Amino acid sequence: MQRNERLLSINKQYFNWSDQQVNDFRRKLLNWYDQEGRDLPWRRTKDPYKIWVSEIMLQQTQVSTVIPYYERFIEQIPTIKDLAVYPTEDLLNLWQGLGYYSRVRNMQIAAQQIVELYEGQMPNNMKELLTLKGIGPYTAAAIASMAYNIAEPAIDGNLMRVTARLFEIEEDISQPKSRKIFKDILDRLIDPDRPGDFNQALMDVGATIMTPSAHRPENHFLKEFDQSYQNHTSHLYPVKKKKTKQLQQEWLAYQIQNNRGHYLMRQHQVGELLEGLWHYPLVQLDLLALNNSKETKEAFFYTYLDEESIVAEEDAIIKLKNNFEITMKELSTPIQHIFSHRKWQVAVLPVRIEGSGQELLDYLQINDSSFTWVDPLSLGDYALSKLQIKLFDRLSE
DNA sequence: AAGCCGGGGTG
DNA sequence: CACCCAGGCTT
Repeated sequence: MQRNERLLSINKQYFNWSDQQVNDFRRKLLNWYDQEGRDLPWRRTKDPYKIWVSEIMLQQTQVSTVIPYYERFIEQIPTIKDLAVYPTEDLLNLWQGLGYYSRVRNMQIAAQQIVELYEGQMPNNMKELLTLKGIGPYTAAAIASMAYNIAEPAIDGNLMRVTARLFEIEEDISQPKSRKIFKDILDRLIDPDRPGDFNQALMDVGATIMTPSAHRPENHFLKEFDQSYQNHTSHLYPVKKKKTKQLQQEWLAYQIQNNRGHYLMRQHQVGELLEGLWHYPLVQLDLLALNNSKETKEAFFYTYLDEESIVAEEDAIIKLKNNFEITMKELSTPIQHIFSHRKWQVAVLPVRIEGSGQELLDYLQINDSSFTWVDPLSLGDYALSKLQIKLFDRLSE
């Protein structure tokens, strides 16, 4: 029993699309790609060598940087056999400025492997591709799908970000073991008729639409398939552990005050920590840093407001419909609050709004009815947590 | 699983 | 400045 529950919680089933939905997705994606896909030099060839060169260059390197290097490299070294015997010093010269120079050294070793073992012909299957120096799971899948039409998803940062948003995947993409989740889904999604185009189409989606900084989804052509778009949670995906590992959680408390000096407060609901107690609206900064960046300051509004309510945003100002403006100041120095099982770092962000704030409350209550305006003089009528009392104390310092 | 490799772009 | 980018190798 216990083990079953554990298995269930681990093997969360993200994929529940019908065959019909899968077919619709493929058709929409590839139609878009045919119309809007980027025209890149290595997309005009099926030569596995050229695709290989482009994929190695594109590792951790942006497309616009790669293009001139790619053109020059292919012109100087047009085949695998040429690469195998090219003077290493000249090789590094062709690579100069691209960085990660072991990439090109490994590529020459692999070219020599190919000449010795495969008569100079690039292997045409995943197993053999993966034996070549410098070719890992991503690059092998890219070559297999693009040059040989093998239905293998090329799972890179783009595909993980797109997939994580489509299915609201909670697994940390920085952990190698999470890869299986993405592969299981993409194995079922990939179009067996056009696997190379499918991979490149998803990469283009990740590079041009569902970009890392697109915290609020545009009205994009895959929105009907995008679970995070439907739920207004795109800014939460992909989940990626911060490099500086924190033993504690970071929160931002929004001290939102209207023109009467009343505070916007929220009663924590069933299932939340500190259930039933009233607090400044709190947002956990899983993915954002506790600093004065625009994204951090706006986190509350993207958590609780529908995107339709937000018509504009500037440095410290968010505008809602009806020209309603919200002005944010600077974060306070965080305070620490220790529970039995976790430590919170909580900073306060003072926010001023125009008027009585009824419009804001109306917007908020579309999604969450637990907000209200509270007169500081009647705070005695509300149950407050120790944390919230500390936050008030900080205010009066 | 974590550290390393490198340069450029972005907010 | 911090973070990101069509990752893979070594330890």
